[in-house]
Amino acid sequence: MKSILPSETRLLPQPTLGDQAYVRLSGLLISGRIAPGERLSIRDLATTFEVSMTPVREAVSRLAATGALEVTRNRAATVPLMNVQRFRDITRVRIQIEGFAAAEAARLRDAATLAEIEAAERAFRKLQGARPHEMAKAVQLNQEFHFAVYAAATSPTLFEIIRTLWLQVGPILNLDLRENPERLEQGEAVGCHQTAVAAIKNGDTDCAREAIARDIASAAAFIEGQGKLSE
Amino acid sequence: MKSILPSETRLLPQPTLGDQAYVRLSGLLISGRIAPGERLSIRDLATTFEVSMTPVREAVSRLAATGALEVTRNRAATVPLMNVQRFRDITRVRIQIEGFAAAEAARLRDAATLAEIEAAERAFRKLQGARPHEMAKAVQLNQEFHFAVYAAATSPTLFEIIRTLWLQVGPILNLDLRENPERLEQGEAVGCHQTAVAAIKNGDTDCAREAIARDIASAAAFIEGQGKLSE
DNA sequence: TGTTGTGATCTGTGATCACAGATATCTTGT
DNA sequence: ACAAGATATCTGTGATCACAGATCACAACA
Repeated sequence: MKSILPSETRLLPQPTLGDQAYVRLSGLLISGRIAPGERLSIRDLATTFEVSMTPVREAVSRLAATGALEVTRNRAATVPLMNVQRFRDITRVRIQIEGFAAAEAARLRDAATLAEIEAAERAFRKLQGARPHEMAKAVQLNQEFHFAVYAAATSPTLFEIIRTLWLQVGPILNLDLRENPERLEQGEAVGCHQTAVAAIKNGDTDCAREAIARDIASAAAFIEGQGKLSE
Repeated sequence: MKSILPSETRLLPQPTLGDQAYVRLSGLLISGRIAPGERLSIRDLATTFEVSMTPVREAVSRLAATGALEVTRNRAATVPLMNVQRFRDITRVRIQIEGFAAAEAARLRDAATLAEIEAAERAFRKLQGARPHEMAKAVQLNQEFHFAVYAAATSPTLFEIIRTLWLQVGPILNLDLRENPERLEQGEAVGCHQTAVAAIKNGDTDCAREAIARDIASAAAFIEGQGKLSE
């Protein structure tokens, strides 16, 4: 299982409180536990995390630097609202970049990473038709499959860029997916994943890119159809 | 002229001291004024910028979050050393992403942005064969040309990703370019730029992508040839 | 009833202090 | 002369405080 957290937080012997706050906040964001538009008070987070404001401030500023949070002119940090325009922009870039990562994964794959990808795919497929209360698990497994593929591209730079993108769309993607478990039952995601795995195994770069692109595009289309985006 | 600074710093009525410190530090990094491996003391920067440690800490943590700085285990922040492996990784990703941005610029161009791009190209071309002491200006104009193109892709997401990449590769690129003004005289960069401008004007997406990719690749090859990368 | 003004409260920002660990410098031993 | 240990200095980290601006709640007026 691949973690989507930055390598530094994994490697540091003693993660600072700032790192820990960053990890916890990232988790809340990427799993859609904090809704877009919601205001986060540094003081409240500090009391929740049982640390002082300082580490939380560092975590917030790091997340704001990558666009995962927004600091309004002089009032609390907020989870950025996702309007249709911004959502389409990010989706367009995601298709290009994550598609490239999938193609690189197909080009550079080896036995070990391929095994990890296949395991992640199987785990996700098992949850097809899952009960609503298992959606959180499905969200996590979907994420793990995607990042297993992206890790196979063996490019720290690319991986970090994709992680940043997911941090931005996570709130929308997962919030909506949890409220609409029926999308998973249609098997669109599972089908794309299986196609991608086969393509990576065969070293078919174009097919791998297409499969991931279709997965992203169909999920995005579903989200847009829900009409929950602002403006 | 397009600024490569994040939009928030431009829009904020009263940029905070943290923002100002971020801008100043970014400038030092992207212009190659701070050499890779160099250690930055938060306290020293604070006295230099005539502020307290707090805003500098925020700036450093923001830059560290995007990989432009590195925080060692428990000692001063450093400009990340650029070894060959990392340099090639970033270059591979840059060719893909900045190439895509150039293609999008060719697809979506309009009269106003095209005029900006052409102006930036002319300004850079004028400095061909510049004297060594003008290299700083050449570095800046090259940067402005590239970001004029990337701005024409009209994708804030893409623009921010590219800005982050430049922040990482800037120290090496510009440090080396300033010490080797002869590369500019060969006209490789100018040629690529002119090809790119023509392609964008004609709406030839593939040609625009190729031109930018060649520009990046040839500059990277030159840097690697200098043998100044670590390890 | 609707609007406006005014004070209370909450916000992020920035400065300062205490602290522990790493590093550098000097001293002491052989 | 050189290595080893002790001390002094410098480092980032985190907590706390002061402050100004934004927001909210409520009351007074129209």
